[in-house]
Amino acid sequence: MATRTRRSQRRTQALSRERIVEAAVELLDAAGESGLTFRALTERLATGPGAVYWHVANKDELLGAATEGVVAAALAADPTEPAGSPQDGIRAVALGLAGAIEEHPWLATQLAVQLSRNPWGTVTARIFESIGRQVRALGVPESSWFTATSALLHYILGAAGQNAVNAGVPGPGTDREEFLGAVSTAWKELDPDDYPFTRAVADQMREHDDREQFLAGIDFVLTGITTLHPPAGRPGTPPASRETGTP
Amino acid sequence: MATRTRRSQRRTQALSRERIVEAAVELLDAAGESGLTFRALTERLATGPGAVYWHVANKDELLGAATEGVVAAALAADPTEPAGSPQDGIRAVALGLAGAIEEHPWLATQLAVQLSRNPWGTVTARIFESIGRQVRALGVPESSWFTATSALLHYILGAAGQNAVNAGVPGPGTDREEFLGAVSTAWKELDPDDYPFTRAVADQMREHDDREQFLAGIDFVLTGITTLHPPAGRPGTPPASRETGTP
DNA sequence: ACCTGAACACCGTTCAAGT
DNA sequence: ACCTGAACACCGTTCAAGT
Repeated sequence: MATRTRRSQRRTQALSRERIVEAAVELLDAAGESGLTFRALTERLATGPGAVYWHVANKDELLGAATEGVVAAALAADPTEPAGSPQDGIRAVALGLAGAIEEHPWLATQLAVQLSRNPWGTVTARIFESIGRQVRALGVPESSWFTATSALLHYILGAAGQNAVNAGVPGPGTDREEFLGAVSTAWKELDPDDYPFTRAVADQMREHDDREQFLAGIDFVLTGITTLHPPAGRPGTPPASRETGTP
Repeated sequence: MATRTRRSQRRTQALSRERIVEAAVELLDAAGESGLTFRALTERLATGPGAVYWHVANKDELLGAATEGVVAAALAADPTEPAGSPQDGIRAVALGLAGAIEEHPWLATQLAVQLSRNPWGTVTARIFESIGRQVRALGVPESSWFTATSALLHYILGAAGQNAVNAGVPGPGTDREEFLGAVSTAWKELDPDDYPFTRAVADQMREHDDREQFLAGIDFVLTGITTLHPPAGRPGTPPASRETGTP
């Protein structure tokens, strides 16, 4: 969509790093990871590869910039909700990321790649900061800030990464139900000796709701954090649970 | 290492899918993701691309098979420890995977890729089963098995994925300390308005121990699970915490 | 059934040359 | 300073031909 300057038409907008990254995101959204090539990119930008290389070091940097741009947009979103509990704040960050992955399915893989390649880069820092502020608001003692925030970060990224593809399907959920049904059936046909547990939860797997699962996991981590590292200032304060933290 | 049949020497071992996957793992270990090409693979196997394609559909399948093989080996390991608490069992599974990633750094990215591409494939099932058995042993009510196991799976994969690279460095830790020091310094130079929290934990980040962090996160999830879903059979049983679960 | 290896289409990247 | 575009080295994959 948007203003698409097709080939043969001379470029009207000056080339810039931002414009290049924007085009890269569009290509990724439209055709997935394999859709981003320098040939497709230069055609869309009506230029040559040398021009792109003037603004961007290589394809890895381009993918990193695309990832960071999309993550930054996802975390900067919704100034609608003013405050709410810290627990809700963390859920909002997590759901914001999950939403970004739903809009840009390539983000799941790319987030993982960026993370394992550059574990403490700018992408991580952005997410870390968003979660950390809520951890601080939670009253976690300062000495546990890094530990608690890291745990939340890891859970969110792990869960978001896996739930990406099933969420990517359109429609009201028919495709998704079919998919989960197929997996569930496959699980029931696993070797009873090797996979007794997986077979036993095949039905739960079919019926599960991604979003609910995602939030349940966050509640586990939050409960663990507030139980093992209760607020220091107010000694009598009980650990906050899902029930008390949600409106 | 191992028996390396170099080029010009005719193949002595018959070609098979297993032999191909084994060679792929060797190439990945030696030179990383970019080291696995069909040209390097066919040279090492003293054959042509057509022969490889007879046993394997394409490169994606080859990478998937390599990932699954390494994961299976990691989870099948150590029959030395007989039992221990379920908590220790989960820690063993998690540390086993972390160890595999340390031995095969490409596994971190590849695990994420496999997971986001094929969320409920055989690789996931293997890990899921290993964790799930411990969850069952934990006394979690059956209706919560899938939720609890998924949460652990996601945390472990997210954490293992990120900690891969720093763990990849050799030596007694000097390189690693230098790396963490550099990141810590970079964090302190972030914009005070945009990154107050990240700046505040820069020192904790420098001093943190990967393994300790990893286990602390598992304890959060375990505590959350046993708190929110206590064993059904024995109503009075208190939730197991790290202290009681570790010898 | 299993393997050979030349050939194909395509990719990321470079660089001398232009403005 | 910024852009052009031909050229290069390399990649995954195919397929007619062999055994």
